[in-house]
Amino acid sequence: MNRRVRVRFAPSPTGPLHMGGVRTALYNYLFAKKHGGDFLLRIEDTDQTRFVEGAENYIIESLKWCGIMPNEGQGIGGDFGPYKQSERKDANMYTQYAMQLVESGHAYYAFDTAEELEEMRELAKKAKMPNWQYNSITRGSLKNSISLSEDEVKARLDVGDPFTIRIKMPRNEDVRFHDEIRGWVTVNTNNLDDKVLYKSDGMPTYHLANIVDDHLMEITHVIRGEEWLPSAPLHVLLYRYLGWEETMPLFAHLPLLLKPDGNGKLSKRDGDRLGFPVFPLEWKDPSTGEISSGYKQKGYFKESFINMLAFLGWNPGTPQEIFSLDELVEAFTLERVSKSGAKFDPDKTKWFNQQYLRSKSDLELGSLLKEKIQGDFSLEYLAGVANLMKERASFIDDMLEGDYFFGKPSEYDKDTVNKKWKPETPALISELKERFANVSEWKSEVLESTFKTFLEEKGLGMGAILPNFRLTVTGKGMGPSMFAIAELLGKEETLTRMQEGIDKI
RNA sequence: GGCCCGUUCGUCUAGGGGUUAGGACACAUGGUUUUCAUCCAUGAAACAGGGGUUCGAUUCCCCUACGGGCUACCA
Repeated sequence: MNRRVRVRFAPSPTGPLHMGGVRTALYNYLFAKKHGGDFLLRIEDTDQTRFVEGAENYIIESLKWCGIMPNEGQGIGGDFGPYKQSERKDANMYTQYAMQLVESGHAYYAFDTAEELEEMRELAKKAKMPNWQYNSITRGSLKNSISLSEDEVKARLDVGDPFTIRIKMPRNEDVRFHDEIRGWVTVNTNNLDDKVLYKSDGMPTYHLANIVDDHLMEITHVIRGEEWLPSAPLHVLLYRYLGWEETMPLFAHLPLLLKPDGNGKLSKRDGDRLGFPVFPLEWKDPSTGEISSGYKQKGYFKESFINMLAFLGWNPGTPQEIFSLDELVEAFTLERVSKSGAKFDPDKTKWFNQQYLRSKSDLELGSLLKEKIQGDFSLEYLAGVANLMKERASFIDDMLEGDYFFGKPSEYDKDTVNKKWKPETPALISELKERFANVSEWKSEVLESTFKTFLEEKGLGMGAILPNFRLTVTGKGMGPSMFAIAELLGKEETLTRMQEGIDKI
């Protein structure tokens, strides 16, 4: 009974991986690592009509970027393959179980076409019965191996009539199972319908494939989104009918990720509308060419993305909020996952990024900066820029606000010019420039004391001249310490800019 | 409509039969700063409603409301 923990992330390749999906993968990863188990990736592509080119690769690349790669599965390998359901179907891994269910009387052949059923639903709806289901009440009047004679069923099968296999849902039976997050959940089978297990195209549906695969892959815990909660009783029944109840995995249904404003599931639309990514990586839709932004490309660190995601629906119960992946592994438990949906908060996400940015060394930030700019600057210099800019940045790009570190100002901030640049200013800046020219050691502290002495002699306040000094050197009305900027820029560059400022403003 | 799940500051959440209901983000105010940012301090801000049970309920139970999910030969 002490089985090795094995969990899986089982997305279907119908498009880019949504951040909600990443969180599901993350919780699976954390749980597996915490218990020294396996985390596998299985691709659920039983719906061939929804296949999207590149989606599978996108999923793998996303998990890779996040640093939560499975240790087994599609694109990785392992002893339980194949890890893609279409390939498992080709390897004939599902049919026998569908047959087993038919033979044991827990499933049956159904010959009704999708169109016929659609019509049936339409009719029912018009008759004010919006809840038409293929179930114990209706199955008797439909075309299936329960209502039809044995001979007719055989004849239909012999001539190759298309058919599906449906579960024969029992009447009035309570199905009870324990959810690791929600506790006991009970559903009466009268509310469940005869779900299709095997489609007429020869593919199993999710419901069958999922159970067969989880069983064969020796999955111990199914950690998935809340949207699966209603079909969990069906899955429990399937385990029972297949004779696998002994090793049935434990279930944990995660709360949904909700949109920041209003209600409902977080969707791609919300990201577009409110200006934040919903996907880990940028995605280009192969059919429309439309590009959706990704956290990576938007300048988020994977650490902050993961940290933020971990806290949407889980918390450690301590005041600590900044967690490395390893710390998350250590702290994570399903018991501390909350039951209710979590609204995504773009502001908090930004805050997380700021925290991580500030925790990085100047050198590291400098090299990240190097990728963003043109021109040949030494790493040391860029580290210096980072040192001055990091306090005011949430993203690497924010540090580019200090464009004056990479070239002379091309224009001078109009508001500051209007407010601070007085007729007597050029003369004062000129004088200040002379003082600076005579400074023995070009250091921030020396420049500052030189500056203050100058002010005292002139009987001026900081506000009268410092903003103008900043203006000439950076072209801006605000920024980090001017003396530190001047030190980094160097004596010659600073003095040149002061003169140019006097000439141009 | 039916079924299932949920509901603590605007948001993420802690807590739990007796608490000044705690923290974080965001917000506001003050301090530091030439400025902006940072930082520090302070503030405003919540137990959906109604019934029980109880000496006492935000906490336990029931109902209602609200929200969400599911209700396909999609996952």
